[in-house]
Amino acid sequence: MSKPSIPQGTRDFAPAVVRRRQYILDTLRSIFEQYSFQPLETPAMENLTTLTGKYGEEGDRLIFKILNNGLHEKKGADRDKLVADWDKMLEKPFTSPNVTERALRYDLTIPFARFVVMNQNDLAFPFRRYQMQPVWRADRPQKGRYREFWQCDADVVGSTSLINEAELLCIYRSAFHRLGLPQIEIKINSRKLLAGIAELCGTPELMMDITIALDKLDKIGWDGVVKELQQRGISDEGISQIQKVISVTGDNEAKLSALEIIMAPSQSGLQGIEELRKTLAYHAELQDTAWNSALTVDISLARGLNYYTGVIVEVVCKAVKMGSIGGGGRYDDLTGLFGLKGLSGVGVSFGIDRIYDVIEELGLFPENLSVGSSVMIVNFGGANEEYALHVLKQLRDAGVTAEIYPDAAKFDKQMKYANKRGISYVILPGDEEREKNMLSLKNFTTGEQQMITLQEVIENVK
RNA sequence: GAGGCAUUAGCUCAGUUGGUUAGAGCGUCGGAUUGUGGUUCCGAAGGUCGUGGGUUCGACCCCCAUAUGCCUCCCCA
Repeated sequence: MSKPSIPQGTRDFAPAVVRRRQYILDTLRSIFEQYSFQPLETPAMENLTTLTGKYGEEGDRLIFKILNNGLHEKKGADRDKLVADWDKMLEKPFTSPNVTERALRYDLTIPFARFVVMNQNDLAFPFRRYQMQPVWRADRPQKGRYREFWQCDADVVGSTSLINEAELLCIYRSAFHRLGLPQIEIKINSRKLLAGIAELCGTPELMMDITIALDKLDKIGWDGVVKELQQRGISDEGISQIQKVISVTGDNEAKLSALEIIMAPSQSGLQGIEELRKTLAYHAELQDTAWNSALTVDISLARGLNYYTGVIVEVVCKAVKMGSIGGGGRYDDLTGLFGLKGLSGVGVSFGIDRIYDVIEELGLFPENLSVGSSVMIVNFGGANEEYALHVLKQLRDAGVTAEIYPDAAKFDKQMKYANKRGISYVILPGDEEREKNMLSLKNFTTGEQQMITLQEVIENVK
């Protein structure tokens, strides 16, 4: 017999862990609701064609595909096609509906876009939805990287107003404030600004190459970025333009003003700057002064998902060594991919597994999450058991979280169980208590014990 | 998809230049203690040394493959 195990990159969540995860989820849910977003859930699996081509080449590779059922039943021509496609798959990256036509959800944004297109006649636009569900990626697991993890997304589709961007920034800041996370930095940039940079370089078609290289600035430094830019075919002239752009310093407005001068030749670049400026202005109106996270214009922020077209954001917690814990941006034509043109959307995503890891590493989970105030009734068997069951029902009717030890096991064993469970109170309904119609209530924290009535027990325990 | 490190009891880890019977702490179970846990004392159980091959008279140790975890690249939440 082999030891049981779970698939690579997946985890079981023990009760205490689930409670902490729920604490994060509940916090986010209440903020989403406060900002008037509506809940949505979509299937764990999508048609493979819905997902492929939406996340870039790397993304396609990381989609978890589901093998079709009944492959062995294929007969005749169908079988020949299947065998041919199978051989093809063994030779190169290739998928065929003969082999796989479904896949696990890779993110929540594309399924959302798919939902919007399918339900466009019933939805009131602008449509604001939040969604908290697991997603799957066939990535190589490492710190903060799992093959099954949860995303919590809020998106607004059907409005191009930058008020939406500003509100989503507020959701981020409010959430990280409520969760008590220190040293949060929300980086903000615009794809239009990045397109402008590519224009300045005289190579607008290399925008993706430029942004991917720029995105590594933090990690490999300017010299590393130069090397990467050269490899990607950017001219020395272009590189010096890029250097001018990223040398811009100061607060957000100072950066934007300086960029405005550099970007003068690029209409797209200027538009990006204007959008950032407007977003920040709206945000300033809506923000709460208690929020202490930083909101920083960062020209080097790129974001890999290739459907973003406008403002993009990414969240990092500088207190720990961890990848981004959230990201998002505007996508002008996501629903166009499914046949609904002219519907712009913008959204943000929280990576709750990473947020969990950050909170855990910093020891910032509230103490009382797993220590529910609960009551256990000791089982003395016989007539006492009957009495105990009666008491149990009364407690539950009164709204008390309570359980009875189901077996009339040795007293010692029952007490040890209560201790290990972290039970707050133990009730002892024995012969004496039953005859007097009283109960002995033991406070398991202080060790104190008293014989009182059921009514008094309820008052004590609540 | 590429590279590096790791894997020994339920958990955390020792161990041997390849040599008979692989250890500790914690935990578990039993007893002291069949109405008083968390403290104490006594005792016990628990391992094909991740898996599969190979080298060797002999492998937990060396070699190869593979799985899982961690880390780097890539990419991302």
